[in-house]
Amino acid sequence: MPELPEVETTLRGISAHVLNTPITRITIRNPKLRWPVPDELASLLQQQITKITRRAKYLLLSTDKGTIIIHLGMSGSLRIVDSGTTYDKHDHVEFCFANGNALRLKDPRRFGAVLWTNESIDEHPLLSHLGPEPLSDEFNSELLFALSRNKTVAIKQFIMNSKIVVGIGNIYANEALFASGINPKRAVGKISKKRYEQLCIEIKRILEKAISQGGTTLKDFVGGTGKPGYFKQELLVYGRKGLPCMQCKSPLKEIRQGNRSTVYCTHCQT
DNA sequence: AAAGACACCTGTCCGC
DNA sequence: TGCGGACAGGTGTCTT
Repeated sequence: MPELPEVETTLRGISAHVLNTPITRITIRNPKLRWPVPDELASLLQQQITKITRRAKYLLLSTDKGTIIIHLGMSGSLRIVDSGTTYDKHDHVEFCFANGNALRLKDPRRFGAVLWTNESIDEHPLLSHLGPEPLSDEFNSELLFALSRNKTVAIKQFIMNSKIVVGIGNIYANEALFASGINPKRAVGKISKKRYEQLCIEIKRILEKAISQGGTTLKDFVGGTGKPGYFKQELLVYGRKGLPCMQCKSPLKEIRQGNRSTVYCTHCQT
């Protein structure tokens, strides 16, 4: 589920419900996530979450005694429920708060993670080698152009590489390349500055649009039944293999790159 | 050094 | 309707 817009939407949806209220209980129902959920989380009892930020797709919940790092993996979601609400089969970790709210991580595939660190967050091994945020000014065509000279890697894998830029998952890589008219297989060293300018514009535009739409379903993060918003109706290539291109009507092609599906238009993307 | 394969896990969908 | 197999929004790590 979670691409960057959903992680950002999650951050916005949960913040008000868990900030500045003491953590009264931490329940680890299943510690077997991507990495074992550390027992040291217990040191956060009675601490308050003072701020929540996001770096790439990691959510960072700050307290005076360290930071909780949460990643949603492929199938994870965070939800606010009343403390005491019946658990779902896949609710693995729960933080209860003095205000009566509980923050629950549900993750059927368990590719997600809940970690804790005491140290400077930028020095954490998972975060220290990450490229810039896609919505920051630091992510721009000059950067992509400079990093791509004399390289042969395919553009799709390049923009999905978190050392180059973070937060661009499979859906938005496909969509941004279609919007930019760039063939996903094109070698990065053979892409002009001009085309990188367009690509950066489209990446930012699409991510921002998705975030703004996610924002319309914030209420769904509270309570038991809602699902995070999705934007299937906005997607022009992802999941549309064989269907007509929205621009030229020729059937979209699917290939695999780095074990991920790529859908594109052989006419419009060159 | 860089590219590719693989690992982690459950749920869902498709074809027979 | 049932069943096996492919595949899924991520990403760190191991192998070429």
